[in-house]
Amino acid sequence: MAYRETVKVKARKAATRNKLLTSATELVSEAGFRQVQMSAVARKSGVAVGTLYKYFASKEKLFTNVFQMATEREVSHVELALQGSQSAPQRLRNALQLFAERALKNPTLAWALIAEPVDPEVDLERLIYRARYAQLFERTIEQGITAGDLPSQNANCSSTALVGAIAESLIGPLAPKHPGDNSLDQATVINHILNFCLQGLGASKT
Amino acid sequence: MAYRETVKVKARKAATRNKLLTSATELVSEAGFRQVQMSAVARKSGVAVGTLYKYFASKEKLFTNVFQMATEREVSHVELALQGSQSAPQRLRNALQLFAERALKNPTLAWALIAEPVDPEVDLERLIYRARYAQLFERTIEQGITAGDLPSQNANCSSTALVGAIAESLIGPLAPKHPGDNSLDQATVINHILNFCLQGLGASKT
DNA sequence: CCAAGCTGTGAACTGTGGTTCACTTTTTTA
DNA sequence: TAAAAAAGTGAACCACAGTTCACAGCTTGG
Repeated sequence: MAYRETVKVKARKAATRNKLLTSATELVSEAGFRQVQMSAVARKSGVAVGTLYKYFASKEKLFTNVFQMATEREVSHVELALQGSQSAPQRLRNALQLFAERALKNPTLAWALIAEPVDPEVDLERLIYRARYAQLFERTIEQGITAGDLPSQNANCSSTALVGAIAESLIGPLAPKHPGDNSLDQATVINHILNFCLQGLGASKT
Repeated sequence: MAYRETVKVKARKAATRNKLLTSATELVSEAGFRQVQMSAVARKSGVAVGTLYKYFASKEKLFTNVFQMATEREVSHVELALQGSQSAPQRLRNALQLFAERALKNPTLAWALIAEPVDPEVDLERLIYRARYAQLFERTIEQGITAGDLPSQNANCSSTALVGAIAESLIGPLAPKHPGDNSLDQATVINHILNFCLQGLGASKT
């Protein structure tokens, strides 16, 4: 026996792996999954292409990981915003606002996570991601119904519609592409969308 | 002078061109723009690839035309539904219902037109398509405001949110992929979405 | 029927970008 | 320090799909 992975090497490998994931995420944030080449990820990370393939067996595998990481961050933020002691409609408003603000701060990433078409393996991750969002909103809507703050409704349908309305408004083709494109500022647009969504749920004015 | 295009040839060429567009549209309806190969379009139309290129200079040009055709059909249907003597909210409900039903009848095409990422040239067409939809809904919303059937609001934001809520619910990743997937039937889902949208606009129950 | 000029053909070409692999360098242990 | 084994390298490979082009087959007007 002449070689066995040592702690130092293990740490370095973990750092490299991390660097690769970070670089990839940054590139995705700039241009979306489709535009990012394996060679670019390697270059940006300061390693050779072959090395990248020592860490991730394929582009799909790499991007599945990127997707999971980015997803985890977004969902946990929203999850946090949905907790608290306020009324369900108020918490929903907070969470949706956070969702919207984060999407606007990083529109390409938001688009990549929500709407960009990706390979089947990555797409499976998206389904999980969506389902988690839907569940979070759904549960809160149901709490609102139970508390009498929202009228009875199919919470699943409603939560999907919520996400759709926001996503389309913020990152769809009609969304202002560059700040200043549109005469309305971001805060106003977000506010309008939130009103639409809350009213759509049947919440009385908050 | 020994050759000049005659009426008969002109008609045949028009028929071929039409066949190519129809085949392409059918293929797009099955799998979306990205999956469709030029060779498949040619094969389905019963001509050689070279012939296809005599009619359309590039894939982008062909698909721009396909997009325009499909688009035209959809928009004109919605436009029709928005006309009439009923109240604005009622007309919106009719139009949105039509939109939803058509999307469900041909979900892949709907996805291709609304959400699938395409080449820049085709994407420009989508922007035009979106703008037309937005304008149609917008105008009706404004009529509703004027008539006092809808509260004052930014009609542009609202119309975008409308389309987003419906699109997401019907063709997004969380939408029931295959009939029977979900416990709710189509009509129920559509009805729920429409209620959400109309309420979102602030319409009193119709 | 013939020449001119068009339309139709599909095998071959090409650019792109993911993936591989023979090789070099580094790390570890005896 | 040497052998063993892993990590790192990047030029070459390959598959795929859009595009081209030299040629065959029709149409037309004389």
